[in-house]
Amino acid sequence: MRKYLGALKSVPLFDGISEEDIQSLMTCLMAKVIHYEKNQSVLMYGDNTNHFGIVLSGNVQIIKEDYYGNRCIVARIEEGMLFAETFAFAGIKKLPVSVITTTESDLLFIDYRKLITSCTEACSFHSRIIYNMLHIVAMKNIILSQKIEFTSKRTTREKLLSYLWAEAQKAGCNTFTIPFNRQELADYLSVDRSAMSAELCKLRDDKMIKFNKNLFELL
Amino acid sequence: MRKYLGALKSVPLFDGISEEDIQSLMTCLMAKVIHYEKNQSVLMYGDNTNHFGIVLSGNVQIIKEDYYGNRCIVARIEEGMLFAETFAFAGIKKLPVSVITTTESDLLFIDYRKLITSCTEACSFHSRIIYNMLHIVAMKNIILSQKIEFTSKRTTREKLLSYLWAEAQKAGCNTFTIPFNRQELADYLSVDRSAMSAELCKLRDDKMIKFNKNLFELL
DNA sequence: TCCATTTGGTTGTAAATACAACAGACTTGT
DNA sequence: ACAAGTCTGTTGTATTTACAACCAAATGGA
Repeated sequence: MRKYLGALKSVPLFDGISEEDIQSLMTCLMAKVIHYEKNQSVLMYGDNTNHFGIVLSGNVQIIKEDYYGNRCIVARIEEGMLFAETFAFAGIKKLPVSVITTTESDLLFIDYRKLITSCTEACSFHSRIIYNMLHIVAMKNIILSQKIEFTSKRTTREKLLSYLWAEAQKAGCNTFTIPFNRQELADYLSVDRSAMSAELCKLRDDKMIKFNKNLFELL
Repeated sequence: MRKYLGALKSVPLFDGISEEDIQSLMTCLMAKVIHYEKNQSVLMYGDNTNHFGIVLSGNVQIIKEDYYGNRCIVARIEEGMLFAETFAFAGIKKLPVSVITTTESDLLFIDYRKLITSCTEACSFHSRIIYNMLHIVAMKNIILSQKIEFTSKRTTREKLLSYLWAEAQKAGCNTFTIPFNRQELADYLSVDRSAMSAELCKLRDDKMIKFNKNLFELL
């Protein structure tokens, strides 16, 4: 486990826990690391597991099959991030998604039941990790709610305005950069890229926004 | 606090905790009940609070103002349900929404920091309540993700099919009832009611579904 | 520097949607 | 039983969108 300490330190789930405490914690949680090659299956649709995962190195993708049988990428999980924790804590027994590696990866697995019961020594960092977990799940919640707020608008114009307004709020300034390129923004807002591009230019012509690449300004 | 015991027993956050333990818990968490009249403001946009709420009786609405200043109802919180817990645990200091009562209500308030630190007696039900809280927040997550899956489809037809397919899966049967009337379903899927109604009939004409009121069947 | 690739903007057209207005079936309260 | 209100389906039209195809500018290696 020691070789992974560097990676573990920067995992948000372990924020505020010292290196040595992380070591005890790994034992206390009976965490185990598994190494995967590229494109290996980590968890399969329908699997019954009580574990959630943490990406220590590499990348995994969350895959979902729609009712036509088309596979679609729900999310990409980067280093330090969790996966399948929502299903574990929501008590969903059969995984509704599959998880596969997109690169060679080291993944840490923890049984969610270990996390919510105090260990015998009632370690102080145990309550910290629970706080961190609640924080992470609640943040995901906020992010999902925001996306719904944008995409539930009827027109592309309204979707763009509500998104840009929220970004301006977050930046605390009318001038801000967005973390998406045009295609990614269109995917995020669930609209057509070219239609969105045209609408952005209309908004500019109407003197409601200015933009240059990823730098935007609300007028 | 005793007069609220009946209501407290059916709060999901206290699932699996006995009546007497709930009483100790209320003390341990320093929970307080406040009575509100109809249409009173409970929490205001911009408020800075560490508390989340539980509706013991009555109803509250979560209100958000969009960038035009229009007020819009984000959610209605019924008896037994929590509100503002997402913001508390996500560490969002300034509330981005307002909370108002829609009927005379009794609301219970708990400081989220009390919940994540074990009380001195390391009470066994404390870990249960944390488990329950993680479960509730994770479930909200699942529900939001599902909604995004439906609404991110491009056409009304696809939105309907993916929604109905998910309901059929949930019911474990091709015949099932949905918890919405037409207007509510349209709002949920972010489409126009009349257009959706027309599309439902098209799907029926195409022999893909049958329906009668809220009873649907996938063919 | 050159070439290949990515990214962003433009346009035309067919398709889908929102919106409004209306009618029939069904509920509800008096 | 009646009136008022609600719910659902239907239709026509103006608006909006998706999609495809294309071009120009920027980017990034080799």
